[in-house]
Amino acid sequence: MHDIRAIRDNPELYDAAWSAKGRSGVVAEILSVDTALRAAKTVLETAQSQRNEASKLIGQAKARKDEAEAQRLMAEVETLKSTLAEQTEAERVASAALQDLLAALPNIPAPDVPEGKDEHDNVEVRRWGEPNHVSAPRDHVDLGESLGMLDFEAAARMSGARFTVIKGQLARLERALGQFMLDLQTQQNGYLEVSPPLLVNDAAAYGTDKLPKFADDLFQTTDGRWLIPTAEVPLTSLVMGQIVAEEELPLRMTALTPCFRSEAGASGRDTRGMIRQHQFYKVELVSITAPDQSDAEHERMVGCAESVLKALELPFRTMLLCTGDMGFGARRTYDLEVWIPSEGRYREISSCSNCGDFQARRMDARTKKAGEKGTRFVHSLNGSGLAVGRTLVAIMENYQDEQGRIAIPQALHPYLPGLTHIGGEG
RNA sequence: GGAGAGGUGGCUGAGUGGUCGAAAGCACCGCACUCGAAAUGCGGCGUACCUGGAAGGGUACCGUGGGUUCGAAUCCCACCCUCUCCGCCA
Repeated sequence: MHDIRAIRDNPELYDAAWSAKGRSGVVAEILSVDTALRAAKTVLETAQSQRNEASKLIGQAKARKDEAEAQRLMAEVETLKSTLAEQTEAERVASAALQDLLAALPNIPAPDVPEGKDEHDNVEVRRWGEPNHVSAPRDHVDLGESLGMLDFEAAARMSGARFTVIKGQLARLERALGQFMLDLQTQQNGYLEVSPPLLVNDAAAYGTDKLPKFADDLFQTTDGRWLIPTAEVPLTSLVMGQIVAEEELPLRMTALTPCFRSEAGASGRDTRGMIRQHQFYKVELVSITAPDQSDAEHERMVGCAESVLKALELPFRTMLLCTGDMGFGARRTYDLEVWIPSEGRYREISSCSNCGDFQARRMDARTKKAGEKGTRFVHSLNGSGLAVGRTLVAIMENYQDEQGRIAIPQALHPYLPGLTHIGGEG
């Protein structure tokens, strides 16, 4: 959600950003609706004021049994009725129009975000680890099916495309990965573990900018709730409608949850394997900060996500997304991309975004400094730390050997006692 | 799922049609008293928006959304949530 005052004050800035996203002219439209809204409001409030005044006098007249005066005043109010009705309607229409316009417009990129059209214009910030160029690497589907531990056909029979059945040691590895990531984020990086609802209402989905624009990307229950596409939704919604004392900030929260995505716009993309699924586990990181702290928190969060890949010794690079590749709610986004040997390229495994006050405005999440008057909207950040399914893919492919076995990364050994390889004798 | 009770300001809690944005207490802030503090006394103390250069003026908000009325925290309807009892259930 956008601050209408900021748009009034800096129309050129917003116009430039939205024109780049193909919405030129929308600022003029907003401003004109805003003008109409305020005009209606002024007239309406004047009429309401007159009505209130008369009503007060009616009460007084009745109290002293002056029925004639009361009747005269009631007739007077009667003449206001049409104005009241008209302006109420005008106000409602303009307000809804403004709301609809603002709710459907993406966040404004931070000034330091590189201009660009798509992922080709993203900027590599740093790189960690060396891709080990295994000769003729097998992909995770091949490996998993050979091991008898990935079964896409069984999944398709019971659920359809974009689902996976994981079995045996591989299922255990997936479970261990989730535990490992959660422990890392809570014990080393200071995040509070949360076990949130996986079904949320409209308000939570709207507040985290999944609605109204992206309803098609979500699964909805028959009673009108939404399956979470990421734990960002319930974690960030923890502050929905709240005023948090500034001394309590930043809030750092993490959760390991399933994520459900319809992948409506992705038909044909990544159809093989478990890179793009309707359901996957993810450890999510969410920070709620004071307005002036979010940039520093963003850098910290990226580091927390990177720490998982470093611990697992998976080669990756950190990308700063360009304006054209950023999501709806973000001011700035870093993607972490892990090396996938079978594809010979890096693929997204984490996305860390600073949303500024964009989500906070939508969900009315504010902060107050002790002793100071007034409140400010908090800033919200979210990032993956990491996507478990894709991490499983990365481990399978990066840790494979010539026999089709998969070595267990050192960091996971405490979570998998007695297991050094998958597909070995163990 | 059935029966009942209830949702009021940061908290507790009064308020069943008019002068109620809302008593009182607690908490908090300022001042006085004090060497300082406690206690006490006095004053202040919600949010959002519109309008105005400002001072100020105004509107809305008592779970949410409708309705009745000149006027709604108060009456009516629907929904949401909480609590108690019963049933069911991992």
